[in-house]
Amino acid sequence: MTKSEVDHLEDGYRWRKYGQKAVKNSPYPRSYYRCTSQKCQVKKRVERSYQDPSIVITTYEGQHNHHLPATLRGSVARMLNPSMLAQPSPLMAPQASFHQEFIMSQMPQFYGHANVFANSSMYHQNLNHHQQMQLPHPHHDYGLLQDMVPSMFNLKQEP
DNA sequence: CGATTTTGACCGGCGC
DNA sequence: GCGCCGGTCAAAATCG
Repeated sequence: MTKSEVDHLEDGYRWRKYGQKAVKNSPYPRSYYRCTSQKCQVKKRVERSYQDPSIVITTYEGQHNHHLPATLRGSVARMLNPSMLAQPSPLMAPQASFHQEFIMSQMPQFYGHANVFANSSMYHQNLNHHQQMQLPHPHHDYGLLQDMVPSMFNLKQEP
């Protein structure tokens, strides 16, 4: 879940939209995206929280099998701290390295808003096909994440 | 002019 | 079966 006023969050990958449906019980639509790499079939859906129009819920499905395109180097890659990639967090399942990639993809970056993570136990560990995640209790995990990436939220946009 | 978005049609699963 | 619901397709429109 990301607090943002803009619908289309830049996460470092390129996406092609392939559908949009109205969400029941919500005035906001849900959009379906696919990763634009032919090799990579990662999908994501983006919808807006129904009573908090300032919150965007992004759900990723699958794992990328290619590196981020160099296109957005100046914005996204710049704020990624290599040290957080090097040391696995206790929050993370040890073997699930791409979860960190997921975290990276959720960075608020130039939007400069707060970001909410949930702890990794909610992730289904079936790496075979589907990768689904939900946020059962967003409250507790916040501070842990801030400890893990202390400087993230102060990071500001480039000159 | 190719890549992407838009948008209604289409499809499979599920409950009745 | 039928209709709803969530997800995808694909043709047309639009973008760069």
